[in-house]
Amino acid sequence: MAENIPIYQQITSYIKEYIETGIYQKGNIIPSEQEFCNQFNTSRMTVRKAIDELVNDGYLYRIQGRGTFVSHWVYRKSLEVLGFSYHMKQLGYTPSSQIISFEINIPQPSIAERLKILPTENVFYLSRVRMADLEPIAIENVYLPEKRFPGLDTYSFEENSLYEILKTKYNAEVVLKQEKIHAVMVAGHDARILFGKEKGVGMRMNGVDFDANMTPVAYADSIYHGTKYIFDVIFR
Amino acid sequence: MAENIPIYQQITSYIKEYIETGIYQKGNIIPSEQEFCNQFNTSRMTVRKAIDELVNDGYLYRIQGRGTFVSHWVYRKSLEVLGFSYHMKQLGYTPSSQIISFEINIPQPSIAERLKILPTENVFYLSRVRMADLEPIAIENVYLPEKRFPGLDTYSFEENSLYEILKTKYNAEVVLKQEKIHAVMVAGHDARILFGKEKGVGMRMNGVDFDANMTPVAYADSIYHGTKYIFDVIFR
DNA sequence: CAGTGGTCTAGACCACGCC
DNA sequence: GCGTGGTCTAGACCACTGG
Repeated sequence: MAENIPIYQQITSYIKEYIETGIYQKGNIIPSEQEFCNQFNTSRMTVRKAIDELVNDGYLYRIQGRGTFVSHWVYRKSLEVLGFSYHMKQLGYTPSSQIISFEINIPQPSIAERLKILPTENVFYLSRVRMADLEPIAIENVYLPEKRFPGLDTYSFEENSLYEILKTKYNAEVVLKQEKIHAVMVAGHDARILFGKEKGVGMRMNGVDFDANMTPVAYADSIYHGTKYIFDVIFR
Repeated sequence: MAENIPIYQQITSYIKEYIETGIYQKGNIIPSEQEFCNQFNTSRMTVRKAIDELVNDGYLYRIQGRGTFVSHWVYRKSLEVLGFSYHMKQLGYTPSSQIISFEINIPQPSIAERLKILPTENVFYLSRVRMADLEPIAIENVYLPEKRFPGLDTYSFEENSLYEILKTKYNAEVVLKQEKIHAVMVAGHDARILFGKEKGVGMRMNGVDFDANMTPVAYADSIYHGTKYIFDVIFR
């Protein structure tokens, strides 16, 4: 029995699994809060905390006086916070990268400011072509503070997920991204890589990644192929 | 005294106001949960519910053992759920619209499906040029089920916010949007409106708006000016 | 009416950060 | 050790939807 996982997390996992396996069907009602209290032998506030979380994440919705229901739309997390590699795998593609450059630099002042470091502190600069099933999908430029990630340059980012390494090796899990997105005309070198010709339409996405303490972890500036990559976003 | 507003909502409003007026500064600690208990003469669970909400919305973050802090970045709600008019006002522009067409149609099957109505049920089709300070920013095409919004065609959408009317007149508040976003080359009629020339780069955004019961309220398909409009999005 | 979710109480013990 | 947030209890009353 001995569980150190909080009860409310056990309940959210339980309900999530039942949704994902289709035991709780889209649009259908799920057991009442009281029933979960009995099943998990816990108090109602604990059950409510579990359900609150799933409502917030968009899995469930409540109607007062009637019950709690499974959301209708196909659930999709904001996959972008989990990085390109994870995202592509979810979509069924094989992600890969081709390193354009990986070096240690003095940052541009605007980038230092976004990373909340001094302009005299070094940053890693990692530039990669991101591919799905060997087709170029995006050009990604990432800047990371050297101080926070000593020895980062000893890893290979051809196959490894940057986010995975930050999380497992440096205990820096990205939980939030603030991004600016707009359409751009891509030309020159970037266009030849992404489109194989001199011009093409792309989407520029640039912003800062934060960890749970709201400390900036990385600044990324990427250009995505306009037609091969479609963002799927949920606004609340 | 007599307040029918829940205590936890009073507390969220209180804290929000203190953040917005700068009394609680970005990155600084706010009073402990116990202090709010005393101040509002309530229990800790109620205070936590209030703070939970603000943490979820990105206003605050907590560090166990230390305290609760105001988020560093400039707070910005997913303004897109509130519609173009509201969004532009927030940014300090004067929004306006020019109606291209407003009619009742049989929907395309794909649109009927997204709105979860029968293909034989009518939809309103509203097409507008959206402007900020009289500059064309986007072309927006919206489809709404006639059954849900009888008499919608009696309103003027030159100045009025569509979302405002849905909310106040039809009790249909949009709380969630699921959108697909990608960059496109705009040409022909649309390009002449947005760019004043034959070609330009734009961002296409199309998706469904849902109310609190997760019932589809509208389907929108819009094209935004690539350089005049920059999406500012927070992913969690 | 009974059953659901919405709000709230007045405590409790634990895990963590800091001094 | 002390104060913070993290989890949890065992009740309570209210507001709403349904039959």
